[in-house]
Parts: sequence; C-alpha cells; structure tokens
Amino acid sequence: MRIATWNVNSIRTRKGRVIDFLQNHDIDVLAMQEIKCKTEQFPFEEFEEAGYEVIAHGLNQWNGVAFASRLPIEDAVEGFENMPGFGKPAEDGTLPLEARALGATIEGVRLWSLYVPNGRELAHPHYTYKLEWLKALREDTAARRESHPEEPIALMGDFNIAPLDIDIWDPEFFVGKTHTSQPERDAFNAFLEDGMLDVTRELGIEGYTYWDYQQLRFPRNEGMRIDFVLGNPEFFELVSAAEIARDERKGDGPSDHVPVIVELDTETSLDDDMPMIF
DNA sequence: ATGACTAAGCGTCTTAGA
Repeated sequence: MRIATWNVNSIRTRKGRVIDFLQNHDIDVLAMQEIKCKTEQFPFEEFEEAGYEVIAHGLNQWNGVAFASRLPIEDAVEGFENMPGFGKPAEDGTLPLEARALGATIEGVRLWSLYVPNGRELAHPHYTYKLEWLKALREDTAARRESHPEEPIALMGDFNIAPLDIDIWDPEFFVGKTHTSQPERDAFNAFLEDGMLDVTRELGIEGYTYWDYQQLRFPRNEGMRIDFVLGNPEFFELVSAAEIARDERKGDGPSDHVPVIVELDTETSLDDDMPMIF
C-alpha cells in the first residue's frame, strides 16, 4: 500500500495536478490538507472517475482536510477528542472548531490528515491555539494507542513546525517568528518522546517539503521541512520506503508544498507480490 | 529551467498563508 500526504493549497485549483500525481506515483491513499473549500465544493466526481473514494471535511474557504483512497475507508471522524477551537466565541462561550483533522482506518491502519494551526506570530492567540491543539492531539493519540495497542497509526500532514535547524534554509531568518520556536519544537518532539517515529527522518531522507511562492524561494532552494508522517512502532514496522516528491513543486500551478510518500508492506501488497506456490 | 506570491470571497481590497 502506497500512502501520501500533501498540503494541496486549494483542491479546486489543484485537482488536475493531484489526480496526475496519484496515477503517476501509484498512490493508494492520499491525505490532503488545505483543500480550501466546503465539503460540498470538493471535486468528488474527478476523483471517482480516477478510481478514488473521497471523504472531505471543509467548513469554509480556509483549512479543510480530506482523504482520497482506492481502498475502503472505515471509521472516519472529523476532529479529535478535546480539539480546541479558534475564532469568535459562540453564545455559550465555546470557540468554533476548524476543519483541520480527519481520521480514517484503511487496511487496518489508523490514519490522520492533519493541518496544524500556523500560529501567525509568537504573541498572537493563534500561537497559543497551535500549542494547545498539538497537546490535545498528543493526548488523543496516546489514548488511541492505549485502547488499540496492536494498531498501526500514522499522523500525516502539515505540522507547521521545522523541528531542526537543518529543516530551514536560514535559522536566523526565523528568530522571533513561528515554526522554529522552542515551545513549537517541544510540542513536536513530545510525539517522538511518546514513541512516535518521524518516518522520512528515520529513513535518512533529506530535503524540504515547502517553499514560499515569494522571493524565488524554490529556485534558490530556500525551503522548510514542515510536512511529516509520524508513525507508531506498529506502523513503522510496515514501512518499506519513503520519498519527498520534490518534483511536484515544479511546472505550472504547483502547490507551495510537495507530497511525502510512504510505502507499506501490508498484507494486501504482500499478497500481490507473493508468488503463487501451492 | 524551478524565475521575482497565491487563493478565495462578494471582491477591485481583505484575510490568510509561513
């Protein structure tokens, strides 16, 4: 089974490129972030024609997460336990929940498509929201591992954190900004301390996953590594290969992020590769 | 070439991205 995660930065603008990517890279499951549309605005038909079932969770023009899959999708859930909200409080004082998390089980693997809040500025309420959001995600993941001890789990998506200085072209540029602050890095590392594994890092894969549209960032290779697949040991055991699809930043109309691909040796793919011996 | 930001809304500017 080949799975991938990609911040597509508007699925309506990018649908052609995304479907081409699925076909060219033989992807079974794609976790998407920043679909930038309401659920009903998702271009479901194009994906169905290409052989993919889609579940989407979008509330407005911001954020939005989805899965496209050639394999059956089970137990889909929007958001996670105690996920904080952001924005204008409702009458009862609660903050509106955003479309940043979608969970689903495929081939017995629990997958999440996650778009971690940006944070905006260190002094902005969005930054506090980012840290609280990650804390709640960590707790939800720990609880799931407790209740489903054998289950492979992967947190896939745009974490909006560059965990190491090598994950950005110029650490100095980010002093006083979000994405590299110690509290954000601590929040990311907390998942690793809990035993989650950063799949591309563990496999020694180098490179950025994001380049700003401005300032010739891509031609100059001034990027950031902020998109990750974090798997529990049960998931990592299945991993046979991974790749950052850097070429997806090239050409006409790219997203500012590129896909991260992970290949798994699940029973289905083993069966496919297994010689027929009786 | 990978080339000087992009996307969506009710919109000709604002918000958000990072």
